[in-house]
Amino acid sequence: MDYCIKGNDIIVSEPDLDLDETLDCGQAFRWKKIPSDYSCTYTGSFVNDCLTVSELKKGEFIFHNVSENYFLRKWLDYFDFNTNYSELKKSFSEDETLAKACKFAGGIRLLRQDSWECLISFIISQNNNIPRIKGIIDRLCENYEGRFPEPEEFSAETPDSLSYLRSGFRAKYLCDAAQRVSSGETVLRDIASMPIEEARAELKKIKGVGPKVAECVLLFGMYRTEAFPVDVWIKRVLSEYYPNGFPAFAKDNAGIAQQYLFHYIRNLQTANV
DNA sequence: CGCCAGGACGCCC
DNA sequence: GGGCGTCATGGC
Repeated sequence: MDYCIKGNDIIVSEPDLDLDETLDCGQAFRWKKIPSDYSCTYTGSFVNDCLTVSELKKGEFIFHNVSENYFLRKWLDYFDFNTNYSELKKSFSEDETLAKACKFAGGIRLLRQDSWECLISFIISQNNNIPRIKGIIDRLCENYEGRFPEPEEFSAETPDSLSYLRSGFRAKYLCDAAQRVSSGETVLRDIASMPIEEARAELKKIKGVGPKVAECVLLFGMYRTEAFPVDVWIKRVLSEYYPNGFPAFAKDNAGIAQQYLFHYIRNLQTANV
């Protein structure tokens, strides 16, 4: 990754980034593609830090109205720019299916998101589809002046007060999560550095957090790249391409590999969801 | 109408 | 321990 400053913007060169593939691939739900003169522009948030980013040309991006200091402190880390995805994909390509998946959508990166926001987002995700998950999170943030609620304020909600979310049976799970985190019963920062099995068990103490959601929180919200969420799509990949198990060589980055596979299998079978 | 979606829970055996 | 019905909501 290279960058330079141009007025109030930061120009980033990174061949291994595609905005559609990274910001709209089911790992984050608060980025919106907006009309613009650029080929592709997204606006969104990380916790409460807003950003608009456009694709200037292939592999070159404008981070709009961001100071260098702020870019280095927040967005460099968020987009995982310190990780070399070319090398990662090269190592994955030892496997035939992974090679195809990396070639199909080589601009996917694993975002380093906030653990609390991920916890809530992926509780909402259970037995749900991506457009509807986005809608629920939109309505949630709208109710908090466009930002994501902190655990403390969210813990004041009840399943009844959350009816405007139309999140169905998940509302009671959200309340339990908010109460556990705000009371300190669950300390996400501590879980992030626990041995993985211990971390899984700790997350699953929260109601509505099972194996799949725990794995998503670990991967997307705690950068535990060995975490491997298995949803209905990845189940199809595993049964179709890996009847003898997922290749062991990719174990430490199985979660990132999973993200390429997830995007690959979904876009083979559905036009656009 | 039925089926499905980045599933988990409660209950049964 | 595994199997199965149920849980809201909305798009197709």
